[in-house]
Amino acid sequence: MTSTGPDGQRRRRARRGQGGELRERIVDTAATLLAESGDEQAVSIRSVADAVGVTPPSLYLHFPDKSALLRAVVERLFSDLERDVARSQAGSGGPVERVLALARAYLAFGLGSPGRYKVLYEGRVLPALDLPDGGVPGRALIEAAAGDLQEAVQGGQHLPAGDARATTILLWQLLHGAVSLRINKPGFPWRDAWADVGPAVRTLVGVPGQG
Amino acid sequence: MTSTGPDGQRRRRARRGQGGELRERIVDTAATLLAESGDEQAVSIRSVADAVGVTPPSLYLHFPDKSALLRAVVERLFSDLERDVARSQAGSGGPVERVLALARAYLAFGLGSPGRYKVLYEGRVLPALDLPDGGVPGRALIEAAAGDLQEAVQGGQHLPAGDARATTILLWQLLHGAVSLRINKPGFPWRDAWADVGPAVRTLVGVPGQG
DNA sequence: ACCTGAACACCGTTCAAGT
DNA sequence: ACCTGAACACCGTTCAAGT
Repeated sequence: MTSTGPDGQRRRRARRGQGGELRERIVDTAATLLAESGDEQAVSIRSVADAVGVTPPSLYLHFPDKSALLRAVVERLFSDLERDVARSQAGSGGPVERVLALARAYLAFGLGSPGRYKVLYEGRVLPALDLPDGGVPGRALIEAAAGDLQEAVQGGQHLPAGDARATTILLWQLLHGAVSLRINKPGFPWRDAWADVGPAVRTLVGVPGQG
Repeated sequence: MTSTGPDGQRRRRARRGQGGELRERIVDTAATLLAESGDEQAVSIRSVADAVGVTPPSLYLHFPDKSALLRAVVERLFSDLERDVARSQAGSGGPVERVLALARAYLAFGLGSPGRYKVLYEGRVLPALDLPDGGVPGRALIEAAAGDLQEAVQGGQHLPAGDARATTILLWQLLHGAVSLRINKPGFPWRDAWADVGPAVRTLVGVPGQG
C-alpha cells in the first residue's frame, strides 16, 4: 500500500536488508497481501517471505512470531484509518459536522476494504493484544469523537441518547454493526450503508434530518 | 452440546457408525469443540476425528470438505439461537414485547458464547454460503421480528425510524455491533450490553423508557 | 458400506550452519 | 549481523487398500 511495487527491486540498492529496511518491506508486503486477499490467514509467513523475496526464517529476525507481524500491520492500518478520517474531516464546520464526517469515513473505510476491516475489528490477533486496560488500538478515534461531542454539548447541543461518551459508544456500535454485517452477510439485500444508518446517526448527535 | 459425553461410549452400541449416526456424532463433537475453544479454526478435521474416535478420512464419508462440516454445525447453532429466542419470548404480551425479548435473547446468546457467535456472524464459512439471494442462515429471525413490528404498526404503534422492516434492520445492526465489539475488543471498558443499547432499542420500537 | 494407513502439499517455527 | 536449508509438528485432503 505504501512503496513496494509489483517487483520489490526499485528501492535503494537494498544491500540485503540492512537497518530495519527489511522490516519495513515485510510490513508493507503483509499489509498489501492482506488488503488484496481480505483474509487474515491467507497472509502466511511463507507467502510474505516469498513476496518479499526472502526465506521464512528471515522474518523471525524482525518479529518474534506471526502475531507480532500482524500487530505491526494492524498499527499501520489503524494509521490509515485515522488518516482517512482526518482527511474527511478537513474543513468541517463544527464538532458535530466533524463527528458526522468521521461516521461516513468509518463506513467508507470498512466497506472499502473488508479484509482490512476484519483484521482490525474481528481478527484473532487483537483481542489478545488489547488486554492492557483499555489500550485498544483505534481507541484514539473514539476519544476524539467523544471530545468533539463534548465540545458540542458545551456549545449547547442536545444529545438525546445521553452524554457525549455514551452517545459516542452507541454510535460506534451502530457503525460497526453496519459495516460488519455487510461484510459478513453479503447475501443479504442491504441498502446503502449511509442511507440506512445516517438518519439514526444524525438523530443521535442531535441534528435530525437528511444529508 | 447435545448428547455426547466426555467419553463417546455411552451411546446405543454404536456398531461402527451406521445409518448416519456417525454424522450426528461428528456434528455434535464439532459444535462442542467450537463452543469450548471459541475459535473457528481450533476445530480441525483431525481434532474432531480424534474426539469422535475415528480417523480423519472417515469424516469425508459424511462431508465433502471442512466447510461443509462447519455449515452443518452452523445450522445446528442457528437452531439453538432460534430456540433461545423462542423461549425468551414465551408468554410475551404483544408484538413489541416479543421484539424486546428477542433483542435481549440475541445479546445473551452472543455474549454467552463468543466462539459460537463468531462462527455464525463473522466466520469465513458463511459469506461463501449465503450467496443464493438473501438465503442467509439466521434470516428467519429477522423476518420474524419484522413481522412482529409490522403487526405492532397495524395495531397503531409508531416507529420513529421508519417502517417495520427498516426498523428491524437498524435494530439488527445495533445489536450485532454491541455483541461483536464486546467480543472482539474485550479490553475496552464496556458497560452492560442491555444498559447500553436498551434505551435506543426501546426508542426504535416506539416504547421509550427503561426496563 | 464403512473405515484405515500412508502420502501430498501446505502451515508456523526452530536451529545448526553458512557468509 | 544477516540469511539459508533442513527439519519438526501441525493442517486439509486424497487414495489405494482392507473388512
